[in-house]
Amino acid sequence: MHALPEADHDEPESTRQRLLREAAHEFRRKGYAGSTTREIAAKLGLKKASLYHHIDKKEDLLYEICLDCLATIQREVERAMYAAPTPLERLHALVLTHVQVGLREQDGFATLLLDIRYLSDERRAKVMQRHDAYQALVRATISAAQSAGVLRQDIAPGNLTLMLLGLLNWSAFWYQPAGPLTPEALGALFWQQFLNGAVAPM
Amino acid sequence: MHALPEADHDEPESTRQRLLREAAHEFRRKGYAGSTTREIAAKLGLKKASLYHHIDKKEDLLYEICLDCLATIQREVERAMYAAPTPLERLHALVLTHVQVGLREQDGFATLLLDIRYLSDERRAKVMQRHDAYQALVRATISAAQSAGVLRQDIAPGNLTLMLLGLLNWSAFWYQPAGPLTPEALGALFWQQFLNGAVAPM
DNA sequence: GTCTATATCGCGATAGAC
DNA sequence: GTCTATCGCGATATAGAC
Repeated sequence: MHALPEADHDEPESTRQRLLREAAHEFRRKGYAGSTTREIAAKLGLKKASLYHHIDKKEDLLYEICLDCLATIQREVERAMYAAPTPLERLHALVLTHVQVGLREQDGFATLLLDIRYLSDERRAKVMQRHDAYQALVRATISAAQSAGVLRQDIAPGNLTLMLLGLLNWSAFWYQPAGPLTPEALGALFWQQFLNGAVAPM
Repeated sequence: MHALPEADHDEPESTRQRLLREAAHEFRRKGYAGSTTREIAAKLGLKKASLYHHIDKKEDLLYEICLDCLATIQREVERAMYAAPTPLERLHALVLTHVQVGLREQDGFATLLLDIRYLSDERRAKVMQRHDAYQALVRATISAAQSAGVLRQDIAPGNLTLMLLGLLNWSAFWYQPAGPLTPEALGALFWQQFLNGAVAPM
């Protein structure tokens, strides 16, 4: 289906990787259904027919973008959490890494969030399954922090999860790399807001 | 362009209103570009050609859904805020009303957030202008609460605005009316979280 | 691995009767 | 205000040479 990424040597990017990258860029700007294989091919300096040497169908691009993006976030978040010793620090690592990866892969991430509805039923279910698995990780991390007594327990962990993901994911829609905020600064802001809220300290 | 809504007598819904309602429903599920005039017409018990008695182009549907939705939210939020005497209560009214209207008009609201990119440049600019005007209202309300000393002042009002809107708007994507949470309960949850955060009380 | 040329199809939109 | 019939276009995808 899609090969494991080769170890990151400094090999030149494969045509397939460039294809996925340009497609994600195009999808975020114009939407999956509003993007044409012509334009994507043109971005690579190819004619549209040449794409079909690398993929079977246009939908393959969307499917692999979604799966790749989820896999990358999950992998990097898990790795960051692994190094954190306490439940609160694990959640902190999750928040910072989620924002950092989500904005580094902003095209793919926004495409995942916006265009999942254009996948076939079968593929959409597959992507949702991975998404739910990741969301379960977030929820378990929040739940552990509640059990440790560092997060309030009067809000169900599932609800805290949805609110946290809203806070974090929304940035994929409006964030502009040229703006004043780095992903790191934004992650710090989200963490501050999620934990302590907006009320004035007394 | 689009007539003012007639006063809400108990008149039967006009074909035009049904059309906008069904179109928004279809757009949320399948996306604007993934929805066909055929299917929308079929939902109304019409043939596709009959739609063109009510609109000029398919895009008109998207445009009016977006404008209607923004106008409704702005109108209802302003009305709710008008009755609130303090800056904090004004922000509270904004949050509760935004959530309530956003979920009552969930199809249109999700369409606005997801499918604005499919509008022509000119119309997208018009919708963005109205969106920015509403966002300015949110920001001014937050800023006033900061000046009154009830919200923390170490986070710029623009950043608090983006975080609040992420928290609120995300619900348009996952909220299910059949679920356990009413819009009112969800609004209360968001308010609690936005103000006080998730940290355990000491 | 990329090209030219083409097949095929479904879409939005129109014409004109009723 | 809705219908039947049809147009015309641009999209994905394929065939086969290079």
